[in-house]
Parts: sequence; structure tokens; C-alpha cells
Amino acid sequence: MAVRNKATIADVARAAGVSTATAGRVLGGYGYTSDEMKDQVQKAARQLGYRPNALARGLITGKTRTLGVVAGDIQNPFYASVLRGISNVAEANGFGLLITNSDESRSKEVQSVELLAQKQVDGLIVTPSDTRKARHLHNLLSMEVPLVLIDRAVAGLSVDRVAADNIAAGEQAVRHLLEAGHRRIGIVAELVEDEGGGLAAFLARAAAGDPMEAEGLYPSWQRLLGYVRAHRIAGVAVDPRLVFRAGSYSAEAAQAGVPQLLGQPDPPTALFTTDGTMSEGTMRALTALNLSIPRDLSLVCFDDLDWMSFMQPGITTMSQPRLAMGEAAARMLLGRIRGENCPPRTVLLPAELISRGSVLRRRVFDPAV
Amino acid sequence: MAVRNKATIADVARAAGVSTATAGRVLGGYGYTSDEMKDQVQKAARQLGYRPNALARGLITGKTRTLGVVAGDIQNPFYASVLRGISNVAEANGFGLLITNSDESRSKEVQSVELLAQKQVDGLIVTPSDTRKARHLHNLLSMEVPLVLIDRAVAGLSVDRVAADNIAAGEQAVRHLLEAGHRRIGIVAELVEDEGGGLAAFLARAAAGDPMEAEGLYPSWQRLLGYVRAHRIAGVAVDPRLVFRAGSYSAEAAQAGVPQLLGQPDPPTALFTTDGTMSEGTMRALTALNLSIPRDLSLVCFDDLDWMSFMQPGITTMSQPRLAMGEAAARMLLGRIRGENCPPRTVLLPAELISRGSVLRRRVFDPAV
DNA sequence: CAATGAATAGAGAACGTTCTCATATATCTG
DNA sequence: CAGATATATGAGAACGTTCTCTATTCATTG
Repeated sequence: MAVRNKATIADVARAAGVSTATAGRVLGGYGYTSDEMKDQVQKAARQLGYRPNALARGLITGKTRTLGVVAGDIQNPFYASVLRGISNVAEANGFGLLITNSDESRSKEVQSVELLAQKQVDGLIVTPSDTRKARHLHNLLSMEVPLVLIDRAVAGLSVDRVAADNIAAGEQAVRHLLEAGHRRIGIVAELVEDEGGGLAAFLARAAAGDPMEAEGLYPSWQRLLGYVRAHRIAGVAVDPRLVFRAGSYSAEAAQAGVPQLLGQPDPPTALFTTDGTMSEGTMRALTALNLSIPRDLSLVCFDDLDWMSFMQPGITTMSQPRLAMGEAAARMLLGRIRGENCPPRTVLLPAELISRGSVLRRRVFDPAV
Repeated sequence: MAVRNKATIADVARAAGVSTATAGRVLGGYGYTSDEMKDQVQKAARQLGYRPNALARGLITGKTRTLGVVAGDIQNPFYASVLRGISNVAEANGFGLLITNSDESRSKEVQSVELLAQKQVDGLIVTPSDTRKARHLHNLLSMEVPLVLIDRAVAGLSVDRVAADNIAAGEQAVRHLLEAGHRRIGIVAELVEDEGGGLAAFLARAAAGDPMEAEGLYPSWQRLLGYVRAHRIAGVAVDPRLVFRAGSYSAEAAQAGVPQLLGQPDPPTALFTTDGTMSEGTMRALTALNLSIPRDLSLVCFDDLDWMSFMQPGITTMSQPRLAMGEAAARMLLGRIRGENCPPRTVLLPAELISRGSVLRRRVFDPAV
């Protein structure tokens, strides 16, 4: 009665009175088989509770129909959504998903990639934690393992990539505040690692309109670049004291920095937070300071988190298409796995300004008006 | 120079001038080998960029060092945290993680389990979407694939399980409201599927103190049971009109139901929401109704989501240890994989009341006081 | 000193598939 | 009708490991 031990193709073949080759053809769906044999074999397979062994299949075909993903942290809503997007198209194409967390640590990422490679995934989707040192990723390419990056680029690694258009998004967010009459706009950004020779030098170059290698910057630096550009276009000077650098992906760091930012002489009248984690930390700080939004302070966040729409007031934010990013990445990867051989593409998805109630319109006493 | 094509043990053996058996022993870390051979083989392996093929290894050992997980929806913070917990202990033990979404649909779950079984995972962690029909799970057991359930039980399936103590948690939440003087407490629950012959019958039996097969109920029914028990203990009658049944895991359904609940004659003065999704939908509804918490309405939620701590006021909630649930499940599963053979255990983790500012103390004109 | 057993190495089977090849028949083509 | 082609089946190799078995050496034991 019950499905006992695992039956192999050989068992099924014996029960059906055919060769393993024929049984394999029926069950694997390849080659030629007569309808008569088909019925016979399928019946035997059903009776024995036959289940194909993907290991054996993968060993010989060299394909596992499995995608590997190295995410920063599944628990973070950004990665959770991206993963869901990846999962959607993987599932639709009959692929499994092997998922690991890097916690933004290079060594854990290297370890993850090694694990996934050993398990012979057909392709990898990675959010690289280090945009410079990436021998492990170059290795993959030389082994001809398809690879797609999400969110960040790696210097010198020419490969498919999906990201939000962070510079434009940062610019739009800050323009929105400038247009509402704000002139002193604080920015809460994580800005891990040094880009462009330190923060001060970066701000100076950006303010001067230096194009830089903007494509290769970390997302938070790109959003900061957008912040500076919006200022430059509006003819408003950037005050470096309004740039808070958390230095790590942690809400606590943001929370600790906000009071400093607001406690200065001539404090900002508005804040721009550059990702979900910074937004969360900032909200905690503002709640602790018992500030009223937008009366005491205006706010534009990045990434549309659940709570932003039902806070009182709603939080204005740049919504990035997280699900679509994951889906796009997975589709590109599947394309490569199928053998598409075009040159590496970078897909930049636009973020959308969702205007809710966290921005106060200010009257500006501007001689130019 | 570069690591070119994949080198096999045979290649390494040839380069080192030994047999594949010896090379295998060195690289696989089993059997006896002299230090001399070890060095020789390892050097050759390094030069060739040898990477073990987990498929071949798994095919012969029958172990893949991979865990399969069927979650409801990675994007949901509950599952995201549970997954992170599972991932933590899997990683610490050198196991990979194959993750799928069921979207609470039985057919997708069956499909997922089949996929994972074909990929020969060493064990499975499942949040079953149907607590009755689960032939696919019984199948696993008869194939001796270790299995751990999270959050929900399956009737007649005697297997390890990890869950929050939902009944006690529901009771504690509602007791908290009763003690604050609330007498008309609404409950927003998803309550999918019928338990105990329909809602009315369930309420009647629960109010009569019928113990029922409480262990096997869906979590939201268990939390409802806690709601009824708290009422019974306090000597307060349960009004069925205060029980809103969303009927699906959707914030929209909750959002739509709250106005009905509040629009009745003699409306509730407090609400208890039974999970994160219901809480989100309820918050949306309350925001839309422009109600002030806790002045117009008190609120206790279930599951501690990020925003609950920095809303103004903070939301009082029953915090369930999601990460720990995932970790416990993974640890139990690994134990089974290692061959532990004790009878199936159910681990019930307590939820903790986090008291913030969403509950108003009411003066009760109670003849008994 | 013969007998035991641990340490070491190799030959070749095994895991469960798909693939290649050989063979046979049926069906088409000119 | 000869020859080509499509259809159908089976025998056995191949994938890259680990496992089993045999053989040899060397130290230890009674």
C-alpha cells in the first residue's frame, strides 16, 4: 500500500518489464517512446511511488534547475521583497531557490558563494557587499556560472545588473523638498566605505558638477549625489554639517545621529533618509524627541515600507520597485542560463515619489522670487 | 593562472600522481592518508582550483546537507524572521537552505514539497496551509524524511512542531484590556477555514469551557479561544457581533471589516488584532477613520512589527519570538537528521506582552466592584 | 618468530540518472 | 522497390563522488 522506500528508474523498469533506458525516456520525457510503453511505465511508476532524483539528473546533465541567491539579510523588507520577486519567476520556470545571508560581510559572502557553487546552482544573484574586492565573483565568471548583481555594481566586473535609479531618485526627493521651500535639508545616510576620497572631497566634487564614476558608487552615495545635484540645480549651497553619515546598516546608528543633526545651530527644517533602515532609525529618534511631523520637521524617506502609509501623517517617500527588481534579475539570469549571449546589461528601474503628508510647504524669503 | 574549467578528483589525482581513491580521501577528509600524500594532493587541488561537486557527493552519501523550507510568504515579516532564524542555525551547521512560498495554498505547498523532495533535502520545515488534508506530509514521513512543522499542527500527523503559545497569548492580550476596564472588546481575526462547526458553535463551546482539540486549531482560532477564555475568566459575556472574521490573510479584508465593527450600535471600546497582517489592515482603517488611539479606541495587536514601537502612541502588542521559533525548528530538524529518535515533541514558545501606549484605562461601573 | 592489527594506497563498484550507440521496424520518397 | 527517414527499444558508458575490497607495509604482541 504505502509508498515505502525510494524506487529508482531501474525498479520501475523491472516492474514494467522494459529496459532502464526506456523507463528513463518515459519518466524523463525525452527521446522516443510508444504510447503503450508510456502507459506501462507510468503505471509502474505510480504504483512504486517513483520520484526522480534531481541529484543524479543534475550530475549527468550539468544542470540543477536551482538558482543561488546571496542576500544581505532576509529579514530586511528590502531583501524580503527582492527575494519574493526572484522566487516568483524562479517558481514559474520550475527552478528552486537556494538562499543565503551575507549580513553585508565580505567573508560571509565569499563563503556563501562557495557553498552555492559546490551545490552546482545554474546561476547566482548577488548583492555584493564589497564593490571593489570580488575575486570570488570573477572566479564565477571564469567558470562560466551566470551571475546577476542586484542593487550594487562591482568595479571591473562586467556583468548583468539590476538596480534602482538611485541618483535620479535622490535628486527627485530633495527637489521635492526644495520646491516646498526648504533650504536647510538634512540627509541621513549610511555611507559605509569611503567613496571619492572621503565625504568632504566627495561633496566638493559633486557640488562642482564632477560626473565621477557615479554608476559604480554604493547606493547610499548615489542618493547623496542626487541630494547634491538637486541643490546645485536649485542654486542652494550644500552644508556638510547637514550630512549625517551613519557608517553602518543599522537603525540604531541613524537614531543616534538624528538628535545631533537637529541640535546644531541653524538646524535643518527637513530630513531625507536614504533607505528603509535609516528611515526606521530616524522615526524612532523623532518619536523620542516628540517632534511633530511635518509641523516641526518635514521628512522624505527612501523605500516605501508598510507603516509609511498609515502613520499619521503619511510619510512621503521614494518608492523603489523591489519586487520588480527581483523579478528582473531572475529573468535576466534565466536568460543567461538558457544561453543568451548579449553583452552585459544594466537595468535601472525608476523609483517613484509617493507624496503623503510629511512635507510642509514653507514660505521662502528668497530675493530671487 | 586563472581557474579554468572545473577540475574533478580524477584530475587532481592525476596531477598529484596518486589514485582517485587517495585523492578522494584527502579532499573528502575520510579514511587514512599519509601527511606526505595530503600535502601533494592539496597542492594539486589548489593549483587546479578544485571544488567538490556536492551533487556527486550527495548522490552516493544520500545526504545533501540542505534543508527545505515551505513558508507562506517570504515577504511577510513573520516568515522573514522565522526564515532568518532557520538560516542562522543552518549556516552555523554548514547546511544550505532551499526556500519556497506556498501563499497558504495547499496545491502550491504540495508542489513545493515535491520539488524539495526531488532535490533530496535532508529534512523539511513546513508551515502547513491545510491542517487536515496532508497526504504529501504523511508521504514524507513514510519515506523517512525528517519533518518539523512551524506555527500550525496537522491532524493525525505526529511530528515535531514549534509554535507560539497562541491560546495563552490571546488570553493575556484580552485580559490586559479587560483589566484596563474594557468590556466591549472587538477582535479582528483572519479565521480561515471552519473550526468546530462554524464560528457561532465555536464561540458557544469555548464560552462553555469546552477544552476542544485546542492544540490542533489554526493559530487565529487559538487566539480567538484565548479571547473567549479571558472573557469567561473575567465573567464578561462574549458578544459574537464583536468578532470580525476576515476570512483570508489579507490586510485589505481587515481594513474593510473594521468600519463595520465600529459602526454597530454599542461599538467596542477596544480592538484585539490576531496577527501582523490584521494589525496592518486595522491600522489603515483607523487612520482612514481618523480615529485617535487610545482616546477613541484602545488597541492590542499580535506580533511586534517594527512600526509599533515608533508609532505615536506606541502600540501595545503580544510579541512572539519569531527568530527563536525558526531557530528552534531548525535545531529540532538537525537533531532528527543526525538520527535522534525520541518521540515527536511540540515546543510552545511563550509570547510576551509589550505594553506601550495604545490602551486607555477606563473607569468601569461594575456592580461587582 | 609467527600472528595480529593498525596505517596506507589502489582498483573498481556503486549511487540514479541521461547520453551515446547499435539495432530493428515502420513509413515515406522518388 | 531501393533507399532514406522517422520511430522505437535496449545495452552499456558516463557524470564525480564515496564506498568496499584487496594488498602491502610496519609496528606490536604473546
